[in-house]
This record gives sequence, structure tokens and C-alpha cells, in this order.
Amino acid sequence: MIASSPSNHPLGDVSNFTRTGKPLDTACARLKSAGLRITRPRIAIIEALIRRDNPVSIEQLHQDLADDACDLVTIYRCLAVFTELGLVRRCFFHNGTGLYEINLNDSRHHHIVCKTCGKVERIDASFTENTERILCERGYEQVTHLVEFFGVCPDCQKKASATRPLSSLITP
Amino acid sequence: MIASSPSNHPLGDVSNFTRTGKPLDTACARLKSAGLRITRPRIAIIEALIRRDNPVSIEQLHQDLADDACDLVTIYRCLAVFTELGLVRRCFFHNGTGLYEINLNDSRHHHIVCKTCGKVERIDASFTENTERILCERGYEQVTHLVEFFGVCPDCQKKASATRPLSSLITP
DNA sequence: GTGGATGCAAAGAATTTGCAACCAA
DNA sequence: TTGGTTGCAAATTCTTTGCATCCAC
Repeated sequence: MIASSPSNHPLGDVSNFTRTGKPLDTACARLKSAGLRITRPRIAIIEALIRRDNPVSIEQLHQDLADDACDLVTIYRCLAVFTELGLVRRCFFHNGTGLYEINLNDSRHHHIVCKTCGKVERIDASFTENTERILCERGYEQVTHLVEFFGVCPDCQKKASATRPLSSLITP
Repeated sequence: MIASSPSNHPLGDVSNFTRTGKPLDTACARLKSAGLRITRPRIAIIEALIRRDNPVSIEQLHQDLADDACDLVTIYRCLAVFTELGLVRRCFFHNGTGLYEINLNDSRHHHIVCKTCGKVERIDASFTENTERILCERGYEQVTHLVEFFGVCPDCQKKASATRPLSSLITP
């Protein structure tokens, strides 16, 4: 969608930046429609997220990028913006440091994280008990899971605008 | 169980330290059977966790304790030990900072966190989709949830002792 | 041209480490 | 008595903020 006519876009044919041109275009369109600018660092970050297509740490992301592609601070800022936009989803299963995952089509999936090596795989089943069984069949051992819910409680709905939202609380 | 005869225990009747003597005894027994020492700071921390009976931040826990009860560093160290032991469970739904919850009887429950005020309530339903409906009936809005699974993957089982576990990965 | 975005440096917050003193067993 | 624990201070790591410069629109 974006840069359908390459010479029009200041960064040229955006699809050249990645082997998978389509997802990048989708991401750029989301940025554009939110009134955000499409910059070289942002493209680099989105590309890296698309290539991984799995939750990554900010540190890992920084290593993935070319040395001069983007400052670490910019990664922090962009991921904050992308998360706000819903273009990126933040994951919480790691040691408290954020892991970020590209989220182009709001696919509701879960993850299985190896307790030993930390490897992350995607799983699509939606019921937890059933999923644990499936995972055992797949050869995983010591399977546990984590479930948390988020919502706005009745009290806060009453107070509505009186209280300012907890900015520090990042939810799915 | 512990300190059934008060004068035997160096800290006296342990149940005096809290209004709910029983849970504290259980916790102390777990410490003892793991070969860990029952100290004044540890008792204070466990008491505070029991009083809360809900996930708390380290900062909050530090405020809950009497001024000279325990150093902040000691709280960090104790919670790490308690988590390792399974006496405490670490929660991840906050902004990346750890929240800790006492876990005396391995009760498998989930939480509902208010997106606005951060209030945490316990919920016992086990299936997620069903639970979202229940929460809506309870008056919550904008309900979402987070599910992650943990286990040891087949690869790691083969390598077994060859690889050392990811110490940074704290799982339920 | 203009305002949003970036890079650099520096501040701030969260967490860990080193080490001597302490105290539960 | 002895080794696990603690407190204090300082080091690290992680994340945010300020501000001048830059560049997408």
C-alpha cells in the first residue's frame, strides 16, 4: 500500500528493506494512518521484529540491527510508540525485562517458553488445560502456565476521568 | 509445628509475630526443611506477604515493614530465595517490575488487574474464555487476558545436564 | 518551513555484588 | 563455634529525560 510507486516515497521502495515486503507495508500503513512518520530507524526496527517473528528483548533487537541503524534509546522510544499503537505487543514471561513481538493481524496466540534454554514457540490452542496436554504430547516436560486478566474495574469506571490511568501498567 | 514449645525457638513463639500464626508456621517449616535459617527479617517479610495475601511489589513490601525490620537488599535476597523454594510466586503482569505473592498451598489461581488503578483481585475460574465472560458480568470492562506456558522442550531434555538452566527465567 | 523524531549525554530507577559484622543452629 | 544471613556502600543494569540537531511531510 505504502510506496506502491517507489519513487514517491522518500526512502524509496520500502519493500526493498526486507525479504517480506508485505508485512512491512502493513506496518507502515498503520504508522501512517496514526499520523506517525516513517523513518529509517523505525523501518529497521520493524524489519528486525518481522524477521524474528517471535518475542525479542530490546537488547537482542539492538544487536540485530546494523551498528549505525538506530540508537538504543530510539529503540526504547519506538517500541513504546508501537506498543501504544498496537503494532507491537509486549510479553511478560521473561525475567521482568520486556520482550516485544510484532503484531500485524492481532492474532491471539500464546507461547511456550523452554524453562532451560528460553526458546519461544508459538501455540494456537486457546484453552489452557487442553493445551498443557497437547504440549506434553509434543514432548515438553514440567509444563506450567501463567494466566492473568486485565480490565477496568467497576470502581474506576465510576471515578472515570477523576483518576488518571496507571501509565506504568502495560497490558495486552 | 515450628515453635510449638515457644521457649525452644531462638525467636520465641513465632506465632506472636502475626495475627495468623498458622500460615507463618507453615512457611517456617518450609524454610527449615530446606535447610534455611529462620531469621527476624525473613519472618517480617513472610508476615507482610501473608498480611497482603495478594501480589505486592518489593517497594510496597519495604514500606509495609517497620523501619528497622529489614534492609531493602535483604528483601531482594529473601524473595529470590523464597521464589526458588516455591514459598513465594513471582507475578509478571505489572510493568516489568516483579510482584510477589505468598504461595503456601500451591493454589492455582489467576488474577484480575484493573487497568486504571492497578488493583488486584483473585479469581478461581480456570478457563479463560469463560472467565472473561464472568468478569464482564462482575462489571469489568475492556477485559483482556494473558496466557503463557512454560516447560522443558524436548531438545533440552536430550542435552539434559549438558546445558545449565536459564537462571534468569523465573516461571510459575 | 515545521514539528515530530533522533542521537547523544546524563539522570534516574531497579537490581546486584562485595565484604565485614552478625547471629541462628 | 561456624557458616548462612544481613546491612551498608557501591557497582551494574535497565530505562527515561533533556536538549540540540535532523529530516519526513
